[in-house]
Amino acid sequence: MTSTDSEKRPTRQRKAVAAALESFDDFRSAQEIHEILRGGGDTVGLSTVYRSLQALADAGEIDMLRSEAGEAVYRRCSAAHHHHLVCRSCGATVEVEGPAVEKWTRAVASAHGYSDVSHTLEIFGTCPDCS
Amino acid sequence: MTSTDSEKRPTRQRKAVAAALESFDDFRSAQEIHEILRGGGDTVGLSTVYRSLQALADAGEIDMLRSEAGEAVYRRCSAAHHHHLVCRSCGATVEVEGPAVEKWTRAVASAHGYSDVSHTLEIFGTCPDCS
DNA sequence: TTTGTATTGAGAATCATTGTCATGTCCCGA
DNA sequence: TCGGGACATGACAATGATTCTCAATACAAA
Repeated sequence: MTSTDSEKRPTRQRKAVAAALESFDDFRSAQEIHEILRGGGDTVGLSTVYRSLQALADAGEIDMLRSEAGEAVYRRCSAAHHHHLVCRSCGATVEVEGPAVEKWTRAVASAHGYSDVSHTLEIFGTCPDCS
Repeated sequence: MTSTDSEKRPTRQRKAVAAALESFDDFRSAQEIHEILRGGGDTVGLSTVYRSLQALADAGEIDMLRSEAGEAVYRRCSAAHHHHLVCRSCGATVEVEGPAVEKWTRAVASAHGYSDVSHTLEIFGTCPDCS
């Protein structure tokens, strides 16, 4: 087993997608990222954008979550565990940490006998600029 | 102001949807609920199922969340605000409350100037029966 | 260079969800 | 009791994100 075989060929298209992810701070949909690429002169097929984003998300190199409208949105992220405070109007995102929450989820889970615990937590609101 | 005008007519279809929600314990999609109704002999249009579920969710009478596949799934639940501890193996669900978490999310949001705040929090683990 | 394999991308296909609108149903006042 | 009008329904079309298809292409290694 080659184990760490999660590496993919760094094609022009994949590099372009990775680069595009560096150009914004908030969560963007695959279609928006596709637009960014087109606007930047890169020609990358929409299918390829979707595939690249999925690969990156699977590799844990970017964060993927679902907007309240249910569409998948992506963002490059710090490696450490954190959550997001997202503006539901403009998408402005703040990474937040909550040690107390982490502790709480573990406590609740084990109180019910659940093991191997993980959790998802997103906060949505209207940011100062949008209100 | 029409005051507490959030009441809707209790039509046959809406009652049928509400009844169907009593027949299972886990999260089901609108389409699955539509199937349950058909199987039970009730004739309710898919559009109406969607509308009824949305109305119930808006009224806080049922819970709606998105499966990992991104589709909306529904479940009857207690009226109070709560979150879910879900077994990632068998789907067994426990409703949990965390006043401290509620307070924390509000505090974090307002510390960053965000208003009109909501949040999603799900805890996944392996339940005692599955471990 | 050659060959085998992974990758790409344009468009079709899928699938959940929402919109449309003609028809049906119910409430309420006369 | 009757009638008007607002609300509700449902068959179907439309939307929109995502995935699939598959022929053409680019790459790595020999």
